[in-house]
Amino acid sequence: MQENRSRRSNDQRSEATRASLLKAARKLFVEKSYAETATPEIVAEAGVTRGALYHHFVDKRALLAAVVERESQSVAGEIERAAPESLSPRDALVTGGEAFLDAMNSPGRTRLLLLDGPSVLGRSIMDDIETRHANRTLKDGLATAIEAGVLPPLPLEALTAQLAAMYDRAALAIEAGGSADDHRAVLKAIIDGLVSRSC
Amino acid sequence: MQENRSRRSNDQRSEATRASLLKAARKLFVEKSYAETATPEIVAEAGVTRGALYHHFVDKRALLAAVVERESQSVAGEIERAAPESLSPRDALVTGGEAFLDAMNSPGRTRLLLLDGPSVLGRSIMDDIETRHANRTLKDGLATAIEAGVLPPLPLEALTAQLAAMYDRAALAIEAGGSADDHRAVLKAIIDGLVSRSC
DNA sequence: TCATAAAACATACAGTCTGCATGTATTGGC
DNA sequence: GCCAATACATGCAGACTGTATGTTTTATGA
Repeated sequence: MQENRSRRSNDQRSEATRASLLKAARKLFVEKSYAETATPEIVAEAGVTRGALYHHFVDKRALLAAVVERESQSVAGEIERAAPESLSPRDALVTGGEAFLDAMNSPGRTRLLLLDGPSVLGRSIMDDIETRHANRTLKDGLATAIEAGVLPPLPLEALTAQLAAMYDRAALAIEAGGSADDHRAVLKAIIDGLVSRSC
Repeated sequence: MQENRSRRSNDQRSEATRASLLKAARKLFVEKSYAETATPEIVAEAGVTRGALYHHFVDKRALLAAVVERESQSVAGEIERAAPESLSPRDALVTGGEAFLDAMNSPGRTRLLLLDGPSVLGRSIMDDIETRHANRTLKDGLATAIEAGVLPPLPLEALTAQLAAMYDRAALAIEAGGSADDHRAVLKAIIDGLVSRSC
């Protein structure tokens, strides 16, 4: 029965400890923030030693980057699943936005993606990560909407960044106890305001 | 000539070292971020010892909070100076927004107010600080605009938070090399979209 | 299949940092 | 001018990060 551990390929070993480290790190980063989580805690939770951590990740920040990357990927997946290509451009935007707020409701995501990520990794790295995942779906949706004439021809990068920022803040505010209805109403009003301007 | 230092009241002493610590901390927090700035560096820059620091501030975070508070106050002051009461509600909003972007262009403010502040102090404390200063001017402007019928009657808290988030992200993006014109255009389009909806 | 190389880890250590406890000097009040 | 209080300085304990070095497990080729 110990065969599983006593005889594995290097790839299997690596993958198992990497996964264990990511899981433990995510849990603690979410519970106590990145800064207040020490590497000895992480490896204890993961059941390995600090040697393994620094073998797989160049430093603690790289571990956070890996956690954030995976989280952003999960969020993007949930959004794409909720807002398929078949929808109209406008409905895809609205539905995608709802899906984003739902996804960010999952505990810890706001801290990872909106607080510690930007502060520790910097906006530049966060932009890279988000462009690979969650923000890509928004940007594509906006581009489609502009081409379809549903939105006025605004600069795509800036429009994506600012709408994303609104959704980010809404997610933070809702988690902090703000009214989800209020925030959704404002988001809807702003999108409708843009849409009506294109007529 | 040494009279200035050899014979001062306690209030003067305290105020001088507090100011010196705040100035040094701001400089280093901006240059290297909060996390990478050590208290020995700060006190060396300020010309005092760590004893003085921990006499005036309960811990390193409290020092950051004081720096952030002062910075937010400065930003609010610049905005209010640029967008006086005499303007029409809509012009006050637009002008105030421009003034905000200009103010945030001052080096380090994005890092202090938009990155390290939220991450280290938390959204809750940051909201308290911003409500006392910069965000108050925006909220007042929005309330006035809604009362005047220039904006539709949206929930004030949520509207303020989300518009502030947009301006925040615009400031970050511009500092990161993004096109200021693009971001201003998007901001203007979104505000105009809201205004036109109220007709 | 055996020896050697190369991963994948484990352990030990050096340097640094934070917060506190204790000590000293300067100022305020009577 | 003396005592208290405030302002600051110094020294110390505990903890943490990253690295260097040691050990074990897997891969490889003859």
